[in-house]
Amino acid sequence: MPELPEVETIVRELCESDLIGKKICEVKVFWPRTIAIPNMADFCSQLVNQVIAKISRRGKFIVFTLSKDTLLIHLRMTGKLFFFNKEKKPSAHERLRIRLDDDRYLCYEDQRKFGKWYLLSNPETKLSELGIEPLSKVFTLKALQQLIRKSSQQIKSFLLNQHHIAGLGNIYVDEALWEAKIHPARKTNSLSHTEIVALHRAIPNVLKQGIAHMGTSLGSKLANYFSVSGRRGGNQTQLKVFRREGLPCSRCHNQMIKISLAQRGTHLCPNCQKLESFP
DNA sequence: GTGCCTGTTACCTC
DNA sequence: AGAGGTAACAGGCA
Repeated sequence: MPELPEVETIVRELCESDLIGKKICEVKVFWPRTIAIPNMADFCSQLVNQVIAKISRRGKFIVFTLSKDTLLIHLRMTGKLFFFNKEKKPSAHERLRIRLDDDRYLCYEDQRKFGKWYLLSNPETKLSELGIEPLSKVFTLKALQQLIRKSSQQIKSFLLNQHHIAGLGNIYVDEALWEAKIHPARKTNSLSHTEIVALHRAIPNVLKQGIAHMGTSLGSKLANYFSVSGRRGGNQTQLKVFRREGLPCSRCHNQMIKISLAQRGTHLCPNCQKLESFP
């Protein structure tokens, strides 16, 4: 669920939440497997008394730089962070809770329990696995060309792989490929220069649009994305292809379709996105 | 109730 | 190397 634009929105809200300089007083874990590293007891004892110095994002990770260690949070499908001011019973899906020295609670809910928290003395042990930040200046055309040249995967699988580019998920990959007019099953090594140029533009475009609309919230159910403040994103109304099968393509008016690729629902316009290379 | 679907990732086998 | 399957999970939906 949360891809780069959603995580970025969450991080921005956390940054506006007056957390810098606040101390962690208490940690309660309701679902121990939320903690990836280290074990639960060490995680709790090491976290207590650390002060929040900085909050940032790398790929889909939320990065809390603390006085001693770094806390990484990956929300996977259904992880959510929010605050409340009074101690209360944990909700059905609350997995973890942190009490701060201003008596606020930072709570973590995760319906499907896939999210993971890491407390690391050196965050690079985890973050170095990630590929290029697609919104940073190192995401150059040349960098993308080099990555693509090294691979012969289907472009959709390639883009979903966080080791190449960090932060894209199913929604924004489908959107970027639609914008670049590339069929998701195309092999990376078959892409023309023109197509790589188009993709290099499309990726930041769809991500920036997602951030501008504060993320994509599909449906209204529990599992859907909302930010720290409980606000839903607005990007779902801007999507051009994701979950729009059967609807006319906004570019060519042909009917868009949904196929299965890399075990993921994959949406495309069969007229704009052909399997043959575009010169 | 049954079976299939879902926005992520890691790991396995072929 | 890379495609495909499965698993971790819970709930929505037909």
